[in-house]
Amino acid sequence: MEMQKTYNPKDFEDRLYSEWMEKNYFRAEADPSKIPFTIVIPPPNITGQLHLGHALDNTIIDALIRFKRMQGYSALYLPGCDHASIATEVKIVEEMKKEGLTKKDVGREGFLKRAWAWKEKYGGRIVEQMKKMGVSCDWSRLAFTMDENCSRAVREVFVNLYEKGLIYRGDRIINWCPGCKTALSDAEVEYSEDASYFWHLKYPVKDSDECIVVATTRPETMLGDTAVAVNPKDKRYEHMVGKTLVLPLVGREIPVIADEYVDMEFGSGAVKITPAHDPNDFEVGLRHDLPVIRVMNDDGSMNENAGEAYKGLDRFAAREKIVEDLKACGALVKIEPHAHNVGHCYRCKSTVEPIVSKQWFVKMAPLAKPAIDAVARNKIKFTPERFSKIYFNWMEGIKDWCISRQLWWGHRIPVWYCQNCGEMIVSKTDPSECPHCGSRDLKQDEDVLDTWFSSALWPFSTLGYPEKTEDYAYFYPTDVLSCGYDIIFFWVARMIFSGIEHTGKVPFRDVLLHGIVRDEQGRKMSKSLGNGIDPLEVIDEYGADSLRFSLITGVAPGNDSRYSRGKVESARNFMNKIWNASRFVLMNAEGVKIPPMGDIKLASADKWIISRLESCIKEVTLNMGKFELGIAAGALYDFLWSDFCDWYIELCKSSLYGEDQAKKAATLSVLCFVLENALKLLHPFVPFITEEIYRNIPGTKGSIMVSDFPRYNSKLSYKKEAKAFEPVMDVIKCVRNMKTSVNCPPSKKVKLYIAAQNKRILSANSGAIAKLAGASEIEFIESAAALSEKTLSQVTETCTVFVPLGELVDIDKERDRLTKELERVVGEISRADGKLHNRGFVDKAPKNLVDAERAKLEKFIEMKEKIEKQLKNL
RNA sequence: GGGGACGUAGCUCAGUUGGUUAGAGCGCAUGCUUGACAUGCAUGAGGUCAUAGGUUCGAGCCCUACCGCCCCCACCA
Repeated sequence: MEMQKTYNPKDFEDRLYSEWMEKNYFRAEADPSKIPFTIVIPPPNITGQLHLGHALDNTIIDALIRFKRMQGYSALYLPGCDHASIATEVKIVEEMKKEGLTKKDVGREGFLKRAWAWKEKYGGRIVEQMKKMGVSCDWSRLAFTMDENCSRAVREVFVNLYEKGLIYRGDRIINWCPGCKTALSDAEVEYSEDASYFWHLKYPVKDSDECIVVATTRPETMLGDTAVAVNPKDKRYEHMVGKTLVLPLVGREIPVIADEYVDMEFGSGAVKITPAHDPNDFEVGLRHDLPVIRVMNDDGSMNENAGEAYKGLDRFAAREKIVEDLKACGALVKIEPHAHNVGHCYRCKSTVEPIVSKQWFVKMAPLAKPAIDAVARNKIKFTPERFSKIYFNWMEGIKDWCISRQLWWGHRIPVWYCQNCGEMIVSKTDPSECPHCGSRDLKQDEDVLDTWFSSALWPFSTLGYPEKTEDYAYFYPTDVLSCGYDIIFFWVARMIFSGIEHTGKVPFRDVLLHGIVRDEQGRKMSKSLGNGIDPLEVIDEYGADSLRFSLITGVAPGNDSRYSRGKVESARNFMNKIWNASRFVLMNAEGVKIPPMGDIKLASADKWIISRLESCIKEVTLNMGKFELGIAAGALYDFLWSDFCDWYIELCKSSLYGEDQAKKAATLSVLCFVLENALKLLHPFVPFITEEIYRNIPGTKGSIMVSDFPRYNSKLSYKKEAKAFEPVMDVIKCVRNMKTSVNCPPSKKVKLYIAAQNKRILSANSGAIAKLAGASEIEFIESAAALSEKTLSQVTETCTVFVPLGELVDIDKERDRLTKELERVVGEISRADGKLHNRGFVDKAPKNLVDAERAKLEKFIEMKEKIEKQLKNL
């Protein structure tokens, strides 16, 4: 094969992906002879296109899946999308607005038609993007939260929960988004501190000169006040309890009540109670049987209960007018600046209003308990572990989950109301008549379910639940759930309690959380900042492998990371390095009959690289198991670039360019062996380049995707041999160093004298040393005494290397260098000596460490003597 | 109010159960058209591991305190 001089991913990425698809490699079978390994995708919203967060999701998951697949598991990466009820609906409404249309104009049916068209368009686009990333999803199982299976699961679950009494309908205070005109769950509200005010209002006591001062951050809600509460222990207000106040502007008479909820220390110690518009007030209202007066419409405007003066005004306009009016009638005591946490809709950012409303809820306490236990008893493990604490924290304080949404796009609530007798029918299938009165006049609940209600079922609804399908039996429970830590509450926690409740099993054993991909300056990527990065553009410029590698290297689980072009470039450079190293091997291998590794006698350098390879295999495998993908990728980077390219390939050149054909063939055998294994280790991270090269390595068959992942082989670990080889590299480094220190160009050939205890390994590699160090000749001597000419010299752990001084050398410079080196060695000696004179260390530290320290000390003392001799010689 | 991180080279970050002389990438300096690669090669400079104590034979790592920065949750009207 003809390989291009530089790595060009466009030449092969798309081609290889199509081939993988054609050959059906992504397909996971329920094969009883294999062990299943399943990961379901965190389904991207169909609202738009993928961003770098999705790219990270996919890279991590695909790396795990490919790794397991190569290890022989039946590895299923189940892809799909989320209908994203509210988010998508917001988008479609925006889109319609451009055409001058509203939801009302097109009607429910027309709206849903648009929504499905949207899904086709954007869902399809997301699939294409994922393919560009190289992910090995089983596309035959592509799922969607609103497809038939998932919808059936939603109904099954809803009805089961309802029948168990875990779903109920009731009037409660919920978070209302006036922008989206729907209820939200607690999790869907984002709080941010806004500069606001405290308005202190004076409510007069009926038929008296007395009054009570209350403070509020939302003065417009005073129109719905139905009491003022004080603490029962509060002496200041003891006499007021039970009295009647006259609500300013409204004229309604409201009682003064006593309730523990009121904090005597805070403000005036008296609180206006608006049960319809505040969660705490609602509770107080229940305790005291207060009327609930809602003064706001669904769109945030004031309703008829607000009175003629304010009816129809937007809440913020009403606020201003009310403050004006209160001022005018003398009820406004003062205005105080106040930083206040205000809730905003996580989709449209409107200020959320707590409003009393009839909604559907999931009773959380009974579901939370087993979900907490599962993590506490290690049936589910969070990586990093610290997130389990966050999870506990949330689960333990959880409130009932408001699941109904006043939207059209989503799973319609499977509840029907008989228009004849008022019977409520909760059913898995559409009922045709009322079981109570037989009437056929049934009307389905208008609302849809929280989008997260269906995502919570994702690990099993996508596998066939509630049917007992083959897939469900084989692939469920899934193995790893990987996503960003930002959706622990929305998604992970809810999958856990749903899985346990509906399938009787935890939905996955491991939760692997990653951080947020930020921009170069560490800011979150967002539309408003315009700092988002389109993965496709990055892929277009650098290739999918470079993007994948850059996202995964140098990143620890759960930690945020920063995206930068520089990182992708450096990943791309690494790809280029792999490409060229492979090109080198393949070019040299051309036309050569390569013997199997078993048939050749390994040279010392060969054993060294094989040893390095084996420890790399060990490290990669171990770290993949611990989900430390960054460490695994880093180990591969070092192995390939430093060990393989910078050292081994360079060491090989003397035999590759030499006359000995058998030696050349043997070297190529090792080169191919190491390259092949390195590519396999890399494949989970960078699937395309590894596949493209793998096929051209002599002796390989088929696709790397379905090859066996390397296994650590202790017979090939060659620990001793690898250690024995190090002096060769030390000598080379020494000579290079000496040359640089005297500004001698590396290409200048010099004669070397080496005094070594064990010269066998060095002489066996003298060709390589000569080539890599730039030596013209190598002579072994007993000691410096044997030298008649003046030399430059450097001491390594095992030998001393001398280079004739010649006229190149700057003696002062050399003296400085030696003096510095001497200082360092003396420092080491005193450190080691101190350690060894420390009884505690000698007695308590492990023996091998103590011995190592002794050996080190000896070595340093020896080095010191040699350096001193050299200094004298100068 | 409660909880969780982070602070290591100029920048971005690794550092696995405490144990060789604390690492990498980028940047910087110097020198190299060394028959795979300038998307490269070689060599080097650069760190009181935020600060102060403590535990230990031994601390970047464990404990305490403190400073700085960030995030999450809750929310007192």
